[in-house]
Amino acid sequence: MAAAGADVRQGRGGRRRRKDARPAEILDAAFEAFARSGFSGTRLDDVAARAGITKGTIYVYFSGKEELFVAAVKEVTRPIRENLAGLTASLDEAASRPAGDILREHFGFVYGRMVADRRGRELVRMLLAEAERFPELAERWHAEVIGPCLDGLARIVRHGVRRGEFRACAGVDYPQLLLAPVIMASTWQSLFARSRPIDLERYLDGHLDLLLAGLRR
Amino acid sequence: MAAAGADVRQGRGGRRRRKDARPAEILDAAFEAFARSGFSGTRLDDVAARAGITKGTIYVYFSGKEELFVAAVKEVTRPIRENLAGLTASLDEAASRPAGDILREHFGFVYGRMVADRRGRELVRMLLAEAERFPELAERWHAEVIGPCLDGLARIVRHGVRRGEFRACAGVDYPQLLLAPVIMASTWQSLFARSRPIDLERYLDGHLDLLLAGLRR
Amino acid sequence: MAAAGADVRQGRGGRRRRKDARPAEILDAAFEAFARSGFSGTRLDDVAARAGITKGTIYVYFSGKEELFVAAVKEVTRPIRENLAGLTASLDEAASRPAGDILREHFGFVYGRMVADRRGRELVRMLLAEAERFPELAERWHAEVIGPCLDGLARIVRHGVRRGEFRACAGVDYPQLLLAPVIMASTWQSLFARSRPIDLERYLDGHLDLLLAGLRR
Amino acid sequence: MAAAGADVRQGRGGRRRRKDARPAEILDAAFEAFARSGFSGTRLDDVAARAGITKGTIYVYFSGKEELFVAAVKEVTRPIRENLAGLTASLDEAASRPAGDILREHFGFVYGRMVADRRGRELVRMLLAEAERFPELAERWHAEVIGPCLDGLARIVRHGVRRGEFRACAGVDYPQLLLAPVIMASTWQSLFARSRPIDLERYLDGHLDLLLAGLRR
DNA sequence: CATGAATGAGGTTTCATTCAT
DNA sequence: GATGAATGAAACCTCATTCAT
Repeated sequence: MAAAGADVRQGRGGRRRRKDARPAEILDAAFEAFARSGFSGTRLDDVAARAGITKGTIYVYFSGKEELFVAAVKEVTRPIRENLAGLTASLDEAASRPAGDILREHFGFVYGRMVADRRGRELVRMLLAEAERFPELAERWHAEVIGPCLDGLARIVRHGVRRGEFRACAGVDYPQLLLAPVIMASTWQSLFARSRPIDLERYLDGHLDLLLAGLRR
Repeated sequence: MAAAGADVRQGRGGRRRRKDARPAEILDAAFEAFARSGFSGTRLDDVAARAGITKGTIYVYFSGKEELFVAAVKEVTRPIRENLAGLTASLDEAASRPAGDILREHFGFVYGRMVADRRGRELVRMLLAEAERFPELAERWHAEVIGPCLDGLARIVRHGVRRGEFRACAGVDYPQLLLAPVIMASTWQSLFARSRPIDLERYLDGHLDLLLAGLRR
Repeated sequence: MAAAGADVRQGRGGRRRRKDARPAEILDAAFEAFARSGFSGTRLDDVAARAGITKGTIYVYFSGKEELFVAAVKEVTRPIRENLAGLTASLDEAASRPAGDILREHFGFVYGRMVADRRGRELVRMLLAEAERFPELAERWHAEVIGPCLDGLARIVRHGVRRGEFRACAGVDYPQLLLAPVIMASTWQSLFARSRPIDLERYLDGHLDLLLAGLRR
Repeated sequence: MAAAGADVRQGRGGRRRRKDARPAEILDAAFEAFARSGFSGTRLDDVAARAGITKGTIYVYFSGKEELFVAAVKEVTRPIRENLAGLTASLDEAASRPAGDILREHFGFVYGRMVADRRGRELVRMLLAEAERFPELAERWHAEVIGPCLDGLARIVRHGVRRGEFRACAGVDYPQLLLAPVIMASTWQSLFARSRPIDLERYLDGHLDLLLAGLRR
């Protein structure tokens, strides 16, 4: 029952635990809180309580609420950005495969990141909610996530057109049309998951079925 | 002593302008402010200033900030709801027309309401942003706007299937897939209209082209 | 015992007293507090308590602590500035009188303002103490009070020289030398009034005696 | 195991540089900081940064902010006090010289300490600023610096009177009148040195000229 | 009905102080 | 001796709400 060799014990009140783990813990707690209540609605007390520290400690690592928010968003976006790079690279290599297959794979990744993952969903919702106050974050999100994602989709469609697989259609100019069901599912789950959840697997199948049928010649 | 029956008296200095227009003016101002800054981020001072009144006056008509928010959202939703009723009715009458045409018409209305209209866009964004704090509003929005809209789409698709025009496909079970580009365009314009606006006409054409191609047998 | 016709009665808790007297009351209380504890050392709670209001009310009239400080200083400086104008004017008229008499009169005013008056003393001390944080105030103080005062002294000395009453001496180039005993007395009283107060009348006599003897040919 | 008696060991990385110089370095930094921002306005972080140490180290040598302030002031006052003793002694020896010469010499020292030296100027200003919070410091300053200084001046004047050189005048009862230009110059340079500096040499000449003319029979 | 001065709870932020290392 | 992460009390400031007028 007793944990032998607990990695870090602490004196009274929990001081001095793990210096370098702190920022990440705080960012975690902050994202959680901001996602739940929005920027203005979140109290730093809540963030601190969630992180198991006191309010003052936040200021040891971040200069204020806004910086904390930005850092929290960046932190959550980071793994997405990192994966995206790999995905883009794989697009080049897989140039000879059927565009439909690539598209299917691509969406597997995107749904996983933006819909299935709670964090991803909350990120999407938060960026929508706070875009007015943090336009630079929305801009970053576009530049680093949404933009590359759309570019990838457009490239796949063009690839399909070149292979004679797809029609030349709006998918090239407005890849948003292809991505739309992802955003829809993401926000839908945010709003209605409790009462009317989407069965994501069937939804994705339906999405691909409808989309590929629409793209094919 | 008795007022001479005139329904719109002009008190001293222009006060008491349109006695019963007040609440509507306040709701207008409130929606504007809430849309810009979110619920927590909006100050009643701002609402009052926008409405050309003082903070105290808000409390003459509304019991507090939350009630004001709910009322403002309901007010903006009202015209949409009213139009929706007509649209649903027309679906029944137009039962013999090609499903594609009906779909096209339907989307004309939906884009007009949710994307082209600034108010509609802001409503979508606001509901996404504040759903956590006002779940009953999200619920209402679903019950009165999104739900009927999706039902309408599903009915149209079923109608097309019955007429042998469309395939039996995910459009019936997940009409969200059909509506998704609308939500996408709405939020896109909210976030990126300034730097990367969508040409809505071409987007809508592309949407319908891709969608109908996907639905047709 | 009961005050009949008290000028302003109030509801519970003292709300709504005298709208236009408020700012002045607050400035009074603020100056008092700032003079006692300095800018950083003063808590707005104290100011509020002194003024018989709550902290929030300060922000109805002033945008923050710094603005309050500046306003309080300006308010206290105002009567001095106003009197100075009159004094300067009188210098022109009294051009034919002995310079010694004019000097005596001038110092009567200056001592009254900067030494005898508690407010004046505190002002001098405060400006010295906070000059680093509010350089623009020190600048104003020079431009509007100290500068004119020194100019007046220099003019009087020149007048005396022209009349053959005074020697041409440093008093023209460095009227600070003439004013110095005033500043000395002011700060002295601030620091040591309790244990070693200066008898201001005798001090002033001594000052004039020594000064006139030094200036005369 | 035992340290080999070397009094200044060089630990790892340059720490423990001058073991017993530490406190003095901290006091230096502290005075600098307090002079700039006042007691309340100074953060121990700043003091630490200036001293090239961390905040915690301050508490190794001082029990808190107030003690640090007092110690810093005492430290800066120390050389003045030490010199004063010598000056007083010399007054006795030089009893046969002309009082005017002694006065001139005396002021040379005083100006050097309180006006020309930045530290001295800052000390004067700081004591004025913080006298309310640290009355015991003001008292000490009087007892150990200002008082002896004034006494010295009074003695010189009396000496001059005895020698028939000076008039019996206010300089005996109020030697502050003689010292005043020093305080004036000190605070003036603190406030206005940047925009309107005093040429100290000429100012001192003017001071002595005016003063001696005023004192002589 | 409308006002706006006043409130006070509650938020963000600062910083002297502590203490395990 | 020295550190610096952590604290928490207390400061500044905001703003929804109240209420006498």
